[in-house]
Amino acid sequence: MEEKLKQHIQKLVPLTDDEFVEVLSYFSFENYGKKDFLIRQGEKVNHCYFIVSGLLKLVLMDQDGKEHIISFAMEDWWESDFSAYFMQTKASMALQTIEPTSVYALPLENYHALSLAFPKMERFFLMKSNLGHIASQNRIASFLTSDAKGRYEQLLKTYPALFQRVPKTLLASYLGVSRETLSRLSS
Amino acid sequence: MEEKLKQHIQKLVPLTDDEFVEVLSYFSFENYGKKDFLIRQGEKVNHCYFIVSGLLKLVLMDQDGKEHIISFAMEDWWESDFSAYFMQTKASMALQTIEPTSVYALPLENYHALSLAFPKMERFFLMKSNLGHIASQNRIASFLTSDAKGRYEQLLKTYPALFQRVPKTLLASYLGVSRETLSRLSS
DNA sequence: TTATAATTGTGATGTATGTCACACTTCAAC
DNA sequence: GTTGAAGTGTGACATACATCACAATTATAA
Repeated sequence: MEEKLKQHIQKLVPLTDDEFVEVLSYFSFENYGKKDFLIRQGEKVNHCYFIVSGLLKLVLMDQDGKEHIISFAMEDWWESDFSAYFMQTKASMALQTIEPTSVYALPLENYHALSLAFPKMERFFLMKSNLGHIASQNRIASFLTSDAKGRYEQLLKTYPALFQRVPKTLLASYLGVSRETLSRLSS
Repeated sequence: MEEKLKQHIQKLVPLTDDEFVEVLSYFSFENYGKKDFLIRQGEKVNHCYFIVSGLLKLVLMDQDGKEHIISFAMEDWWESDFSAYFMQTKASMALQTIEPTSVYALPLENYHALSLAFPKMERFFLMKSNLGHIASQNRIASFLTSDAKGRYEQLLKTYPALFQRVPKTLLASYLGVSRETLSRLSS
């Protein structure tokens, strides 16, 4: 499973085997079952996560107790409540598994230490952050330019596998439509 | 006007006067009038911009020729089509002034050179990127959790000045509602 | 100033989507 | 297997919002 992280990093910055062994030592490997919480709304956020396998949701609960999915997180993705992680505040969102999941967890202290020890890792994180920012802007664009049907079709095209892996209720919550409307869109 | 950029950077990373003078040499200062384009959809994106004064919009045009505002950009903000800038692809969005605007422009080569010469500037850009990512996620959250009225009120609370500075049509395009609906919300 | 364009408000009407209700199926635990 | 929970589809109805139309006001430029 180390290979996964290694190859993921090497896609963006070169890294010798020895370097990677040391980089890896900043992380801890963790396993989670189904419906486990990696982050709970309101609690402190100590880690960001690289997902080796599995599937998670980053969810925001509103005042009415309704869940809204900010993002799904799958293999090869980095996820956390980054605002709470970097600013050391309480989580405004929860990060919860949908399927059993394995991750490499990086505490904030180690994030900083790693960036100091390996400038190329800082560059790596910068590129990842940029890509995340861009992905979020695309999602904003989809809300502005498309109606429910359009967003549904985009999602279907981009992540067809999701429709097998997760209940429609969650897809609806991600798309920002009701379960019933989603059901009608797909029929 | 150099002071503006200096203080902005110093908020996140320490910088001596001498260092700043050298950092500044990577930028070029530019002035724009009203409705000028800094980036045109479909063209190459050579710079990202630090906005000293003025106001701009980052806009996406859809197939029907309708404009959608991904973001306003004001004093002390960094803006560009970051996807096109970093990946050296054609712009998918336009960046256009709403008011006369002064910026410091940073070509991509200089961005890389600056990051190499000043590791603290790379750290600065990383923090900025993180903050941008977080801001975008908040915007996504507002689409998921709020209706037009809720988003309108949030915007009014966060940027009351905007309601004086820009035509309602643009605010509507940012909020993702029609001009008419926005007009009804505010009365 | 005068003319022209840009901006704004508001009514009438259509449509997309939400909400509530209920039945049916699939899945998980014991 | 049996049982309860979770997931799904669909009708009836309510509502938020878009669209079209038009008038009135306010900027902008010649």
